[in-house]
Amino acid sequence: MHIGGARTALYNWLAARHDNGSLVLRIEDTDRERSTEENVEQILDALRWLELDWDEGPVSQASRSEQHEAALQRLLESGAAYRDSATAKDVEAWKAEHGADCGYRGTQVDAADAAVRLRVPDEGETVVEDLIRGPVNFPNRSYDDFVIARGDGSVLYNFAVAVDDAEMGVTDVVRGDDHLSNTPKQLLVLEALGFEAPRYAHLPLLHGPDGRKLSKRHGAASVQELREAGYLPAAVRNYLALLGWGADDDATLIPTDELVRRFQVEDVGKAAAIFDEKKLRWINGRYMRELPLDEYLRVVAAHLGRPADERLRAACEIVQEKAQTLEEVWRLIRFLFEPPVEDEKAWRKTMKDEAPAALEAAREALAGTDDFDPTAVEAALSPLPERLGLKPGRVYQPIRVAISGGTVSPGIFESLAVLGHEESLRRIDAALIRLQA
RNA sequence: GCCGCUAUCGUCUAGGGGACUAGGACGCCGGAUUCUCAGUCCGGAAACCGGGGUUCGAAUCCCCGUAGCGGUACCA
Repeated sequence: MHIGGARTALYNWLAARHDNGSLVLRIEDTDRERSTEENVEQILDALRWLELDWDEGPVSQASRSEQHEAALQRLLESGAAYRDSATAKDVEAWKAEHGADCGYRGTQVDAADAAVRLRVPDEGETVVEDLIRGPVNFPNRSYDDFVIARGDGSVLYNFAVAVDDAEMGVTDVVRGDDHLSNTPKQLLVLEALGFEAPRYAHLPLLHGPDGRKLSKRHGAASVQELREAGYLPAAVRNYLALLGWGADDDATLIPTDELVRRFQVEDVGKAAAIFDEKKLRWINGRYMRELPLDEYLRVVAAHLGRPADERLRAACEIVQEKAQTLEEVWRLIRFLFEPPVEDEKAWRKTMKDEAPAALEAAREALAGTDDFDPTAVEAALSPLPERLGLKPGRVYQPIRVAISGGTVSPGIFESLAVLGHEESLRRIDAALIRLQA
């Protein structure tokens, strides 16, 4: 599911919850690249992850074909629609003759296999009373008598959604801006059928950092990718809500229940927004830090596909203050579960001069420690800088590189404690051997 | 081409005629803290697209430009 679609779903959900369920809304995600069934599965999956619960999920058009057929017959019988065998070329020719701002008007034919077009008036305007934009006027004259059903009888989108909305009793349609110019067509269908129109709210579109349509090359573009990147659903909800909508008191961190309380579609902005992952990262980091340790352990274990054992719990405890995403958690604690991946640059930079002496001293101090909790480790190591006449960093960094392979890790005392007595000594020994070579 | 939408720091936004010396957040830069990174705390740079109106007064209202975006299918 595209991130833009996810935001639309979120706004729908917030609006419905804000109104205590008195609104009936419909999820609509128009991803042109995918087939409908695959799309629906994917959407449901994304919505589940985002924890946006709906009584009924997206309804596929196929399941409503009877209503469509009935509505179509009605229009044909009343003369509001007619069969016309004009091709795209014919329409083009008609416009060349009548002017580019003139919509196509066809003539009725008898052929049963001709497409069905809806009659659009020449005069007047169709007005979309948009909750976000106010009234938007579209001259009827500029719209073609558009096709509502193919020659084979299957119906087209603008006809189908209009009928669906009416039949399902949809009261509010909250969807992307790309549907604004389609709305008059749906209004025209509704009017011809004598149905009442729902309220519409057209959301500004979401763009990538370059201002163009959001796509894969901008990093995450789908909910699935957000999930893989290690973001928390609650953080994603918070961030997405802020894309196009701002709380009046400038709040940035807004938990979902508060979002429900404060969000109103009317307050959504009109301008397109750009999806900026940096802010999402920051928000996500805040949510991650506020998680109780048990919960933190649970989500980390689930994301990594590892058992939530004591070691992972200990690792979580020392990394929680640092990581902004679940993926970053693994980058920071990986060395506690697997042999260190040696970063050559880190070695060159750190493992020189007094590093061997510092490591020797550290090894000795640690070897003589019975307890191996952070406090004991710190007690063993903290006298070293002064004794060796070195700045603390000159002592601790080599140890860090020795046990983790790189220059970045959680606190050194905590890291050693989680690694354990034996393994810590083993890694320091290995580093010393390598330094001698 | 035609129809339509939009325009405040790099980004998300607040602000809807005087409260604007244009506020907040992310990011960025600097400082403090620390064993690294991150975090935290302080501080800083950074915006009303352009031009005309209306008005005593315009970021705010109107018009024109410009730019971006969307629609314009027997697609959804």
